[in-house]
Amino acid sequence: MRHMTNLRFIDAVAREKSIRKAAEKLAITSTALNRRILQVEDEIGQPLFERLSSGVRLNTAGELFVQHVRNQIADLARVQSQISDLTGVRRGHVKIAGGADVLRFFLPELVAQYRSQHNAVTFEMLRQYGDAAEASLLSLDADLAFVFAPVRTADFQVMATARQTVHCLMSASHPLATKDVIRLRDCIDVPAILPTAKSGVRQLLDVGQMKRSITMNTIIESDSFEFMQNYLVHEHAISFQIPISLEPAITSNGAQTASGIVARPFDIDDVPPGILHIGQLKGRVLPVAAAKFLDNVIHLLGQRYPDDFDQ
Amino acid sequence: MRHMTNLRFIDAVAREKSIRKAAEKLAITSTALNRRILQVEDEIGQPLFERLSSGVRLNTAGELFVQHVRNQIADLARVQSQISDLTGVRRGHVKIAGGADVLRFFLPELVAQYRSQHNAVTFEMLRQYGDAAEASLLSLDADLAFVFAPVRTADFQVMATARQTVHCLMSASHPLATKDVIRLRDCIDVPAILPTAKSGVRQLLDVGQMKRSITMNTIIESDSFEFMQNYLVHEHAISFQIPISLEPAITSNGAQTASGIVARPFDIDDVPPGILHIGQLKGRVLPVAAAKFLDNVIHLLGQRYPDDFDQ
DNA sequence: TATGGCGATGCGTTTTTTGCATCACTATGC
DNA sequence: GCATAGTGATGCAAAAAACGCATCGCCATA
Repeated sequence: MRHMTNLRFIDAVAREKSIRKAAEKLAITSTALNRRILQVEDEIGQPLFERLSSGVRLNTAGELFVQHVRNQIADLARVQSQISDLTGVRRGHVKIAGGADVLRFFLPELVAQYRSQHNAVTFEMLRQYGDAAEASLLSLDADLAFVFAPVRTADFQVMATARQTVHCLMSASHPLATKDVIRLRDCIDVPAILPTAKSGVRQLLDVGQMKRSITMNTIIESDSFEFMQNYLVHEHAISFQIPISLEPAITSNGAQTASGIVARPFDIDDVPPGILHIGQLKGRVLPVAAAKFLDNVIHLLGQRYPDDFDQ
Repeated sequence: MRHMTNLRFIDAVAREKSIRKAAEKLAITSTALNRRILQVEDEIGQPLFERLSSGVRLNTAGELFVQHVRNQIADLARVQSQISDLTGVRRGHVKIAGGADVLRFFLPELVAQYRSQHNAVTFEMLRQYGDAAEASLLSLDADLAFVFAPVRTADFQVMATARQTVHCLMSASHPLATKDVIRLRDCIDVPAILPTAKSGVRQLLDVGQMKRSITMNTIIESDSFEFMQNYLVHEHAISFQIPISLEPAITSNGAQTASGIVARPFDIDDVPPGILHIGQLKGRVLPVAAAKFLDNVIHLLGQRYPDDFDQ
């Protein structure tokens, strides 16, 4: 949209904190970009950027203005989406922020299913944990966020939640695999592979360890579920995940993956279940595509975790 | 603001329902305007206007888009207002819709007081009753509205209310002037001058007449308070107003205007008091100037009608 | 059937935007 | 301490976009 050019340019400069860098990304010369910025500042009546020797930085007025610009951009997208929806063609672009857990199996399945019905809709998946995901909602870089413990409740509108019991992963031949429910004390001295501190699962494990005064024998920390799960094939260690990040069938008792990995739930008195929150920016009207996608998310969660689901 | 030109143009065409007429108002040629519209429609990917032989009309997509445009324009005004506010200069433009009652003494006083402190703020006063005033909020032609009975409660956010007892106006020499409180039956056969059907006072009077099965002797209907009040000098008739539309001192017992008009309250069992609602569009963040003005409105109402005021 | 009002369009002119070269300034490093 | 590499600002000519005029085709109304 032509009339948005100046606004998009300002947004870009604010992100890059440099006119020349932004100009490069926008594929124009820095002088053209510079002059557009000067023009807008002239229209506003005062500067939006501080000029530093290393680039530019938003001043207070700029902060206000850029937030407005991002709202405009997002709202235009929403309107375009609604207009496209009138013609029956569901177009649009959905931006989702979530941890590696939901990005693993849950969202791929869901997005594929959605796109099979509406192939004119495109997606953008951001791998971000809690804080960062919420910040993306605020800066309108994301339409929906999957987070475990929302912090900015004033801006975060919870649209659905799903309770996720932490599971213990191990080789089917591991001694613990005989148990139906794992107690935290069973894990003492067992080599453990823990997710990074930012992840939701790790925070739940830490709560449990604190509560029971147990320290697990951490041999590896990683932010790759792939690594953690595949490592179990080689050493009799344990790893931890929540159902949503596991291959759909694995949680049922007796089931195991092709490489012989099984999952057993923790006793919820030891490790509290995590509440996965699906939310959007409070008060925002989502583009049609994002809203419909959210409907699908809620539907699938309700179907897959009927007991642990809340809307 | 340069980047808004296309949007303002579309808004203008939507209002005028004619490209040529809008072009004239905007002081450009119809061909330039026409081409800008075509360009925007091209960018959107589908027409926003239906072409009629008598001009143009918004289609569904256009309705959506124009609402978005108006939001943009209003939000830009808000941001500019906030930015100006950073420098200490309170600039801005406040648009108010209300009936003739509030426009008479109350708002002139309030606006003058506000402007004496912030003379860079300009005002726009729209004389509109109930429905129309609410519609102006919705189309963002007004920031604040004064209405008696809000209809669209989903969009109308009440910021304050003031209870207004209907008063009876008459010459000081009128027989009814001896009473402290007027009953509706006192008014039978007395020549009465009523406000137009749209006004809040009239609706309250109609409720009272219905309840008591009394029909007043209506000799004149008018939408001019000036006319109604000044007529009383010449004939021993009665007219009706609420305190907010009366010269501030007149409601106290014994007081009268320079031309010898007095006001006496109706018995509230006969004619119910009207609740004046001051409101804004629900969910909207008002420009700084409008928000501050609203504070003043609330303050003055609370001071002048301490018992009948609610926030 | 004539007329007047409407939006659309081709074309030459005017205005705006762009890119290049360059300036002035400031950190950083040798 | 001076060279260097990075930043945003600016004068000027070329390119692009917007504009106004004249005109077309369409439709409702007289």
